[in-house]
Amino acid sequence: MHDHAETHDAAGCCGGDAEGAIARAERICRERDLQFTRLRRDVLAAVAAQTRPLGAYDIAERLSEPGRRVAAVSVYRALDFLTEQGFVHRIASRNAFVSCGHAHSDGAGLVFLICRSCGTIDETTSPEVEHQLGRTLAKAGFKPVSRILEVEGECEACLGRPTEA
Amino acid sequence: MHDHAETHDAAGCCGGDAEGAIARAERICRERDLQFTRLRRDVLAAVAAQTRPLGAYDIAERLSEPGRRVAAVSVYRALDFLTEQGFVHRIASRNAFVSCGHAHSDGAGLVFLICRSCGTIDETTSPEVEHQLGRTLAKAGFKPVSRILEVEGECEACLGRPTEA
DNA sequence: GTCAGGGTGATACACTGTAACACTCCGGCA
DNA sequence: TGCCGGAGTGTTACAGTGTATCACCCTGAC
Repeated sequence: MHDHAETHDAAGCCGGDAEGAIARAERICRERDLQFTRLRRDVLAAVAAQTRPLGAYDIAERLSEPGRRVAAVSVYRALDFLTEQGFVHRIASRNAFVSCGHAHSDGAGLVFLICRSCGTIDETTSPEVEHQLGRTLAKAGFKPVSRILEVEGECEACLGRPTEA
Repeated sequence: MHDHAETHDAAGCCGGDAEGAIARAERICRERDLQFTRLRRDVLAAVAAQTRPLGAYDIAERLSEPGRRVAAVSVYRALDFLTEQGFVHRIASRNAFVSCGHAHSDGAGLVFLICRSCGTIDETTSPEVEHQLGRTLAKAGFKPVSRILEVEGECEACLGRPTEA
């Protein structure tokens, strides 16, 4: 769907490859001796099926069906777990979540690219940005623990076809 | 209160100098032929009196007094105006607002330093980070319109006195 | 005087997120 | 077998964040 390569590790990131993301999460949970329950799997699947971010209530609605009501609060708990493990990321500027296949140790160094035309969220990293940011923080005497870097604009695909919504 | 110089333009930024921030905003509004109404002034004053971010409902509460009830809706409208003009900034990770004395053209290039101990929000810029980020985005074929960069951690002052909350 | 536009007040509502408590399931242990 | 404790989930309630809508007021233009 959005294949400008080389900003990404490989396949399976940021939606579009739900199976891959789930398989990866399942494996990592086994390694870490954590429970990859049905709810957690379903929430991850819902998020991973999208390239645009989903709100918690969206997810709850998608998972609910006749005979199974999934409350938002349950979704939040699952999302807490999934973000802690690095399987999904929270987009602060949207109050929404996207999945991420390549589980970075701690979510450090990520840059989110949010297209305001198609809503797709892409994800990349930049050691150079990280390096300069580290220098800037050191100069300010600030010891970082976590950070968010979200850029809104036009993605490559949408720039190619200017008049499509 | 937090004076590690050189990350800032000068005085009057990020709270602590409400009068300066208000005077500056008033002047700029005159230049731009915009209305700097009482509500907008009061909202800016409330935000500028703090180094930690205020929520819209906090602000509404502070401005309300016997005989004058300020609704959150009104505060939001004032905040919209103030952020558009660059007098205050929204902290996405906190859903809250801080004031900024030096009105950058468009809020570009800012880095927010959020101390998780004392809650103070400091603000700096880094041309090097900006430059590297620009290169990263160009490589991804992404055309940026706006961005947020917020770092959470320990500020210099709190690092100096480790066991104070 | 009328009219239009910007700003504000007020009510209602949608969306986002958390607290608290009860229940189930499962593994360990006497 | 029965008990126990912890993790996960369901449920209700509620707090916090943000927007839609309409009415009203003021001001400046004609």
